[in-house]
Formats: sequence, C-alpha cells, structure tokens
Amino acid sequence: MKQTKIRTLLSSHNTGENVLVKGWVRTKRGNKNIAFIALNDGSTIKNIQVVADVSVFGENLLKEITTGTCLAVTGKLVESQGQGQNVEIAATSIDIYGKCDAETYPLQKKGHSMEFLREIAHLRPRTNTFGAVLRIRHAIAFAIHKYFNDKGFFYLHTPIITGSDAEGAGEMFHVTTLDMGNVPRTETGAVDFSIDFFGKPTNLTVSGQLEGELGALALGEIYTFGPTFRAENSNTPRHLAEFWMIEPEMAFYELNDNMDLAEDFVKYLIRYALDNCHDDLEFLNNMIDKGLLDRLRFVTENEFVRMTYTDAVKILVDSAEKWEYPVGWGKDLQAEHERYLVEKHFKRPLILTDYPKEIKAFYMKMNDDGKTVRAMDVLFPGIGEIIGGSQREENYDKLLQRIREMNLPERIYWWYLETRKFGTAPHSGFGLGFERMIQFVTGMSNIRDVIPFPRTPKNAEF
RNA sequence: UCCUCAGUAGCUCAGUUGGUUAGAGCAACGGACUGUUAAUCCGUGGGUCGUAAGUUCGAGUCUUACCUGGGGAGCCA
Repeated sequence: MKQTKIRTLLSSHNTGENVLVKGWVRTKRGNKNIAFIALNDGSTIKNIQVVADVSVFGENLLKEITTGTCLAVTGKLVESQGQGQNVEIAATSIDIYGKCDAETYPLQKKGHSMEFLREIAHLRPRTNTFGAVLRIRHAIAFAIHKYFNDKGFFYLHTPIITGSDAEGAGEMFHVTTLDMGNVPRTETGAVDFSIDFFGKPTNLTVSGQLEGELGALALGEIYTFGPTFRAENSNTPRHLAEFWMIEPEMAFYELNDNMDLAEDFVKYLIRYALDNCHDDLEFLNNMIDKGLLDRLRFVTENEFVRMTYTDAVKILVDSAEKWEYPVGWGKDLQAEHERYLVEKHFKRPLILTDYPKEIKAFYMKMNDDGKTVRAMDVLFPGIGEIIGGSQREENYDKLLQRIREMNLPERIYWWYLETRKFGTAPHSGFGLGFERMIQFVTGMSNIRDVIPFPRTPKNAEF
C-alpha cells in the first residue's frame, strides 16, 4: 500500500478507506484496553490520532511505542469518537521502524526552552515550533522564486568564493588550501598566496551584489538568493555568521522604482505566508507571539512611510526622547533612533532615503547636493533594518572618485568599473536578509531559531 | 568586542546573614483507570551544584580567572 501524508488524510472525507501512514510518535495516552497515539510525519503541524486496541496488539508492542518512536501504521480511516479531531486511524497493523528510548530521548511532551533546543539542533525539527518555522521558511523561499520568476527576473548564481570584498567592510572568512601548520612565506615574510589554490587570497562572499550588477547590466532584471558569510564577532539575536540573502538588481530602475519593488516584494512574501501557512502561523500566533497575525495583516494592508534621512533626523531632534547616542545630521542612526521612528512615531514600516555619503558604501549614486547618496533602508518593527539598498553610481568618473576617496583597493574593482565604461546604465538594487524576513513572519525573537543549523561565534556543532 | 544577568536532577527553577542529610514541578519508571486530547490519580528512582584556584573550622552560597548561555550595545542583513 502507498503511504498517505497526514496533511492529506486530515482533510480527507473518505472514511472507511484503508490507509498507510508513516511518522514519529508525539504522545501516547491510554489505559489497559486502548491506546491513543498522536503521530506526526512533518507534512503538517497537526497529528493524526492512531487508535490501537490492546487486545489486538498486546501490551508488549504498545510498551515499545514511546515519544519519538518511528512507526508505519495501516488501518481504517474513521470518524473520531472523541473531541479534537474529525478523523482518526483504527489501526490494523503497526510496524516499528525505530524505537526511541524514553529515558534518554531529550524531547518531552511538554515545552522546552529555545536555548535548550539549540543544543539539540539535530532533534529540534521534530518539535511543533521548529516544524512550523521550517515549513514557513520553505514557503517563503518558494515565494521568492515565484515572485521574481512571475515578474521576468532571472535567478543569477553569483560566486560563493570570491577574491573581492564587496563593500570594503566586514570581516571575511578566508578560503585556502595552504597547510595551516606550515604556511609558505615570501622573502619579506608575508604569506605566499601565489602557491595557494587560486593563486591569490580568497574569501567566502559577504554579498553577491557586485556580480549581481554585472548580471543586471546584461539581463535587465536579476536576483540572487544564496548563502552569505560574515566573520564578525556579532553576538545578537539578529546576526548569523552564515545567512541567506536575496539581492535583486535592476537595470533602468531609479531609487523610487527600487522602493516600489522592495515594498511590493516583502508584502507579497507576507501575503503568501498568510495564504499558504495558515496552520503553522496560527500555532506560532498562539504559542510564540500573540500579536503575530495582526502584525502581518497590518503590514500587508498599509503603505510604508517614505522619508529622507534629513527629515528623519529632524523628527528625532524635535522629539522629547532622551537618547543614549546623540542625534544630528551626519551621524548614523542608532538602533534606538530607528526603533523610535518605526515603533513609536510612525508605528509602521519605514523607508529612509538619501543618507549622507560618509556613512554609506562607495557604490551608491551621489545626489546633486554632493552630500547625500541615493540609499534606502527599509526598517521593520522588532527587526530593525530588513532591507538595505540604493541606486548605484553609474558614472565612471564619480565612481572612481569615491573608490579613491575611501581608500579602497582600486585594482580589484577593475571589472566592476568597466561596466561603467562600456554601455553604462542607471540601475538599482537591494538586499533582503532572508532570516530576518523569516523572523518577522514567524515572530521568532532569535535569528538562531529560524535557520536549521545556525552558525554563530563558537558554534558550528551540527 | 563592550555592558549586564545567569549556569543546581533529563527539562524549568527554588535554595535564607556561609552551617552539617540539596528541594519542587514536569519528564522517566512502577501501578490504577473502558475513548484519551500537553489525559488524570497513587507511588519510585534520579545530583562531581559550569570548570579551576582561593578565603574559611566549614562553600551550592564569598573572591578571582576561564568556559558556556540569555538580554542590551556596536557592526550589519
């Protein structure tokens, strides 16, 4: 007989049908005569109830069925006599694939702390919370590809290993095949990378943007969606050393087009989750974050506020708040400032634009004032900066001037500069932190709990 | 990396001004119960108090260093 997924069975009306399900035991209850086994196969957050007669299966077999045990159950799909579920399986045979020693199995019927579950990341996907998060993570990933594909964007695969530093900022992980116990040296004592695998120093990418621009200046509209690596010693609930990023890059888009796309994109993703992940979101709304569903609906139904950095600074200066960090034009906005604007002043997502050039990356397009650049940051409640983007500087001379002003290694950007020499075009793009998006959609407060196997300082166990 | 809080049973925690035999709830295990819903009820076992040093007659409790984790900050997505 062919296996049926529990998700399918729970919405089935074909009672009387013989079915086969396979999954893991969540709980077992019962008495001398009858056992109730809640079985979950990961297809949905809901379990199917398997009803087993002790007289048919014997106490010995049922004794072996404990929380975590993997089973194959055949039986008849019947209307449930009890409350809490419409259908259940009256078991006719039960095969145990894998027993699960109840004394040492770390997952119990009751809830666990997120901190404890991180220590057993190999088993935590079996919990309701992580099952829900991982299904939603999948759904959003799928929605990202669907959104861009439907709009005619092309998925561009930018390299993971790179010889350039995309923004001149941020520590990078080195990639090498040199013998770390016996590092070759040049005559001057420097590491001799000429005999390394690539013949030069290489790193794991911190962003696919620069290569993404090359794609946009040929294919029109592209996006990247891949892992990104930052060797920063960041210990916060919003940072990972390995995270996934989506970076659309569009020829002929100016900053307003870029903002329109960013807003439409994130609203699409949230709406997709609301439309396709109802059971999981409802669980998270009940167990993790009571305001989750209301917040998701609010974001999809309301326009994001758009305002310049300069106007935002005015609001902050005029407010009665006491700041730990001073506010003033030219200073970068601190977390407390962003939080005030998003959560107290506007109470909705906010897009800030036209930041001072000094606090932004070299590739952003200079405004006519010569002081600000065409940057945009999308700020979300609870998350902070979820998107950072800009219109790119398409003028060769201005771009070169910025590289020199910021003392960046001009030589390694030769191919990037050539795009401005050969048929340059106005273009824009942005980066969305995938895990931060999942945090917002799931209500999970720590980014380590929205990726299966988080990579953070001192943690690469699984 | 900085600030701050924490680390005691499988899990979540309590443990008094330092005091002699370390506590609870849940889980597990044994039993009871004719359909349960995180079942319920009765009972049982379970501890190198994060690691190392120090102070003291005596340290879970005080001191120092280190390790690990949470929260906040910085960096950013």
